[in-house]
Amino acid sequence: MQSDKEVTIYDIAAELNISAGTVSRGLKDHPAISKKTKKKINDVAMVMGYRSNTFASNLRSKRSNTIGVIIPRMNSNFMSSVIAGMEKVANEASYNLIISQSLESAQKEIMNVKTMFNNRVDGLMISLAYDTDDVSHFDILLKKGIPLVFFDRVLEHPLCTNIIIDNKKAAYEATKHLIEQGCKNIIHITGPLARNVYSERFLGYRSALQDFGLEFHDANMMITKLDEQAGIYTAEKIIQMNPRPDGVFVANDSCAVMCMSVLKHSGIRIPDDIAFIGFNNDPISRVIEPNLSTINYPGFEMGEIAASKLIGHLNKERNINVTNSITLRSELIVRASSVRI
Amino acid sequence: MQSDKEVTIYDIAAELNISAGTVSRGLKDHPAISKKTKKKINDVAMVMGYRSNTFASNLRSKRSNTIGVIIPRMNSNFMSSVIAGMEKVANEASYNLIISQSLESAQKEIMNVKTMFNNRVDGLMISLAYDTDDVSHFDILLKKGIPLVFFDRVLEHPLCTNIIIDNKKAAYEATKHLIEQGCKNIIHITGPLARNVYSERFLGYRSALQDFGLEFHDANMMITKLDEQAGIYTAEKIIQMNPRPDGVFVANDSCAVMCMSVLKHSGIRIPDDIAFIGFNNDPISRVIEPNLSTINYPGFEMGEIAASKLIGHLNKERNINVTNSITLRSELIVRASSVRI
DNA sequence: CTGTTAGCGCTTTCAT
DNA sequence: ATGAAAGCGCTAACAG
Repeated sequence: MQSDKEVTIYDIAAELNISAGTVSRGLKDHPAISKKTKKKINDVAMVMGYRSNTFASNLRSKRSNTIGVIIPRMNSNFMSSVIAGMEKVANEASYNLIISQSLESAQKEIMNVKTMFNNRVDGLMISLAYDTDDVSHFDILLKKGIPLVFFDRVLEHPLCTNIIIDNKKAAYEATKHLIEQGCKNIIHITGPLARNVYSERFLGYRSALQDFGLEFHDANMMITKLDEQAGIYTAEKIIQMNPRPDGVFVANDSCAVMCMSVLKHSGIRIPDDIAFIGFNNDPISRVIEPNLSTINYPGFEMGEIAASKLIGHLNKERNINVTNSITLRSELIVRASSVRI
Repeated sequence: MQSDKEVTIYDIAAELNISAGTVSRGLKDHPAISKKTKKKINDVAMVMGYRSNTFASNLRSKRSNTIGVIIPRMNSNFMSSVIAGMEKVANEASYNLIISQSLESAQKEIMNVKTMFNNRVDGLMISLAYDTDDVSHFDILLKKGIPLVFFDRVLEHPLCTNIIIDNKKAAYEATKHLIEQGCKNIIHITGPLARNVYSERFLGYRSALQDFGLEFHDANMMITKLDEQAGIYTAEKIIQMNPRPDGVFVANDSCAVMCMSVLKHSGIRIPDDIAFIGFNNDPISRVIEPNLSTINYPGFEMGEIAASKLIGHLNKERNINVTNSITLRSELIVRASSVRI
């Protein structure tokens, strides 16, 4: 069990009879070092089994080369796509990603931010938890000029960039589609309206109803956690409703699918009795029978763009804070669950 | 935009007229510091907005307090459960987790290991990619006494601990169940046999066939990537088979579900024509109609145990390497997709 | 193009 | 129970 001492730049320097500074520069491909010396340095480093000490490097340079990501939960295809997109861009720019989950709790989100701060991330990307209501926990970062990018569940903040889709428009189209299929009594199952994604979708839904001469009733809104439990619960509610709705627009696919499932078991026919449309284009939407109409949400692209925007900030001076939002395109996908004509 | 200088232990020491060493100890709750001094230190630290510099700390102490995790893909309920379990245990022991995906590629896995090594993780937990065939890339870690724990997709290694389930037994029971339901011609859809999970499941499947007097044919095995594509592809194969199988045991739920879906659309009745059983107890197994029988796989628990085992190693001397494997219990879950009697 | 130098902020042994 | 002192390995300003 050989416990070989760590090789340092000094060992390399000694081996080559040059200075540690030169070795440091050579390893980083600094322009002011001759090709010849660089090659010698890298060769010797390789032979000696050198690995750079990030701690020393970070300590000295005051940068961690790490980007933090805080998401509500890593449980959907959408989120893993987002992360994959971020990882791609971050790796190409040789940043590391550290990911943590708020589990939809503001409390945990605050803890996560603190941890990220203490880990000295160079920047942070975040999608807010359900019940985050103030955002003062980000101040410690902003005060130090650490850039923040919000994606999906965002917040208008004078110092931050947002990456979003047009949720209102997408919801409008979804609702309009149901109306065009003959639905007259459409309910909307969604999440906490404090989050932009849900409030915007609500606005789109309501606006479509109005534009097509349908009335909106408060009783046709169901605010839930949008998880599987909620799918079951809302299905039971729907069964008890009188009159029953003939169309349901759900703000995410996994909840929609559970809801459909329960309704089917109780003998309700989809789409004939009730038409359904979800949101996110999760693979599960193509498993449920009939396949679920939905809104395609470009997760991977969102991840890529969030990361490249953040890295853009990082490469300019601190405190530059170009505060524009970027809106990606989403798209209605029509499947059997909503086709009645 | 105030750009306040970072507060260091020296600032706290100066404020209190004590030494930096005492501050360092006080902050870490060292036993040899009086309660009174500790309180003063912590109060002042709080007021001054001190945050410890992990780089300096790690540099000095030569530990990162970070555990690496390499998984094939973060796309299943099983994997997110594993990670959640790990996170819980790691956080409680105040370790950080850094997670990366091999995307089923040995190449990428090797890169990931290098990154982890350069990030100086204190330990590593890993589930192997499909095509990892030698494991010399772990030697750099082992040579330095950095402990390794394999979970799920493991490898017999004299220096490492494995956390697994009894895949052979689980597969045996799954197959036996199909046989008991009257299936006479059962095929098995699985992943690369180089991975223990698939080779063991194969052995269980074959052994059950033998025990119940059914013949095993090579042609009844389909080795795939077990992704959604594979589900579609194998369904098409099954449709062309003559005679058709009357039972299918698939080594994961998401592939099983896609396969069922395609078969259903081509008019094959499940379970009457073909009975199905999957593996993992993914939520999707309760969405497909008929609900998919499966094997419950304790992901969260696996994560917890892997992490606590690793942290156990970390807290003892390096190079202790207790090489026992831990086998968790899995469980057959019977649903409509396999019930024919 | 390369060398010298002075720390980055913390931990820890050895004293006292 | 506390202090003093010596670096951990690296970077970057400055000098040549």
